[in-house]
Amino acid sequence: MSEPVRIRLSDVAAEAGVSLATASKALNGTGRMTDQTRDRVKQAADRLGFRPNAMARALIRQRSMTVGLLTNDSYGRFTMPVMAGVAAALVDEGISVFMCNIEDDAQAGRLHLDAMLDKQVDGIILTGKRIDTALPVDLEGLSIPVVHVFTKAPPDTVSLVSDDAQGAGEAVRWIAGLGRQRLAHVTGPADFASVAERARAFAEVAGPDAPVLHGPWSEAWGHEAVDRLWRGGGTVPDGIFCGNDQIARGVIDALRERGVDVPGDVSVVGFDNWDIVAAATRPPLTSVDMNLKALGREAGRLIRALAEGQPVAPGLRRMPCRLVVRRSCGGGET
Amino acid sequence: MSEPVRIRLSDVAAEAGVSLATASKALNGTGRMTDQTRDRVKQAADRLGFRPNAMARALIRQRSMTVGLLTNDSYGRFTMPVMAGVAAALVDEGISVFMCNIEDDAQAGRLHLDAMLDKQVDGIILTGKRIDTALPVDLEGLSIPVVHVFTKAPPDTVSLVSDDAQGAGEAVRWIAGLGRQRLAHVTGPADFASVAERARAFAEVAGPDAPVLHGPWSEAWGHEAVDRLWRGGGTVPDGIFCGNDQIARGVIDALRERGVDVPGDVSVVGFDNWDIVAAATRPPLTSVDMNLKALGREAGRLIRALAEGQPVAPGLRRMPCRLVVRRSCGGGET
DNA sequence: GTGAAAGCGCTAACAG
DNA sequence: CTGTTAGCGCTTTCAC
Repeated sequence: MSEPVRIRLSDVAAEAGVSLATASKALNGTGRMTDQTRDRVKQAADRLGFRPNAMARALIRQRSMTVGLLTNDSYGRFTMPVMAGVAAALVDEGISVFMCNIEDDAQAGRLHLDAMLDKQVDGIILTGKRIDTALPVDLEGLSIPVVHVFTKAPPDTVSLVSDDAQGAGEAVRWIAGLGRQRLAHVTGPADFASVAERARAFAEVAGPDAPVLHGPWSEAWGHEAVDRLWRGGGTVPDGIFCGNDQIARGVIDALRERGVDVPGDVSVVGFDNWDIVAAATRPPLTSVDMNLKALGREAGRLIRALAEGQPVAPGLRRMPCRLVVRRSCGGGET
Repeated sequence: MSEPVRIRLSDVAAEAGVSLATASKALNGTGRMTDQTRDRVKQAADRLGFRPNAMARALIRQRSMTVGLLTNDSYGRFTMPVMAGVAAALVDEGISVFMCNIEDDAQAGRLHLDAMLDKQVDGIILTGKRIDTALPVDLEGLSIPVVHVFTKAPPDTVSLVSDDAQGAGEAVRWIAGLGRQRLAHVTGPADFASVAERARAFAEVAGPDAPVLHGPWSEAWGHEAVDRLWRGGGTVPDGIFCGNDQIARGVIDALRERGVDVPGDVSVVGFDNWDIVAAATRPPLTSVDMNLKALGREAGRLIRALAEGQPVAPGLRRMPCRLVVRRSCGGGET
């Protein structure tokens, strides 16, 4: 119905009976003038429903109040929470985030990155799905700050990952604290950096002789690993720490099929706290949560600081994980 | 290393030995000039690595070449593919997409929407996770186009959903085509619009007396439904069409636990084709794919057409689903 | 064919 | 304390 006319600052100035410059200063809290004048302008702005044109402002300030988020995690398992955190950390400053999924396509990466750079983004956040491979984007000679989240980053760049070792440590100590003595670790492929980190933390608590089984990140592998562990017929584990929730689910299903009670006979803990999996296992899965949204918030904070020219120490930041206790390991609740 | 100086059009003009105006026209293919001049400018631009400042251009053209995507699907199950489609459809035009997840928080909605409007987005795409509830954002009096995807839309707006009836129909006809005679439908809560659509399509093929069981969207419900169907001891189904993949997984697990062979004794089909679930069921699940990326591409196409002032008929558009055949219903391959 | 000049909506000196 | 003026980087009439 209503004519969708965009109110300009000049309209506000006219309405308040002041000059453009005064109106600008009044609204931005800069300059000096009587409180009365300032209020009058503000009220005029409210009355008219004035919203400053961010584009024009950006042109002058040389800051667009936008950041770009590139990811190769087409699934969104990691990216959605991270980006929620980023957006939450930045919206209060009036910063919006461009997002796009470039899969692992270097050409798409170039294309989307260029589009964002043309839009004068104040910074770029790169998000991935594993910490030991990089996105196929060339950031050479970029004049804006970059923050890496959950992806491989060149040295001396600002980057953020979750603390695999700490998270794994908490999980394994929790199982051990339940009185479990014969621990095993069923995890993903050995060439994943996080797998190594988690395995190291496992060995530190469980001892160097505790079995560590590597395989794919799948439920099927969880099944097979249980078969292997139980096949020998010798001593079997009473606590299994899994490299991710899908493996954990496979492990739990396989144990149930063997008549082994979880958590009665064996405690099982997963990693990722992927609610869709963790809630569907029987019993519900105790798992390590990587606090991805917090990671995102921190990424947002950092990119803003960098964009504002504040000093930020380069290097890898490890953000703490937390254990979410459900019924699969006993001793817990929920 | 290299001074990160942004090349301006004036630099290009100087390099090519022409005026600002000519340089602009040369690069945009507008105006009239000798091909020689045009080439000279283009080469100068290339040489210098000129990238036009989208902000300045937008200020004049009154088009920012950006669109905003708001979602309440924090999980990203629907939104990630949709937004991949949107971005893919628009990147070639140099359009980037702002994205944010507002959960179901009206205040966050207002905040993020305002931030995007301030940035002069050329259009808004709203994405949800079910077609019968709306996002908590007020779009009254907006002067830019809006496209609704997978969410409830007011009448006479442009909106896009997947064709539940068609998808369900294909699935059920497929099962029937395999020779299955006693079909059952295990699905989600009756108050979901898509549940009703799918159930209607099911009844059309399977007959009005074929059982339809409603429950939560969970694996546990799939289990329970099988218990109910088999408890009577009378005639049991030989084909089960499930309302989503999680239910289907529960159904398949429950059948296996009862010693019922899938697909030997019973064919099972899911809905969503959520690869993470469909691939993990034993056997892998035949499921209806909603073509969400295509939905996103179409949304991108529509929002662009609208932004360019092209006529677009308002109303609901149903995009076709397709059946992805795996082993859970027999007769198929993979 | 090419260029000078006006201006998109706003901010920031600098005068008054 | 307030207003005039000069741009931000680009496009686009309109003269030459």
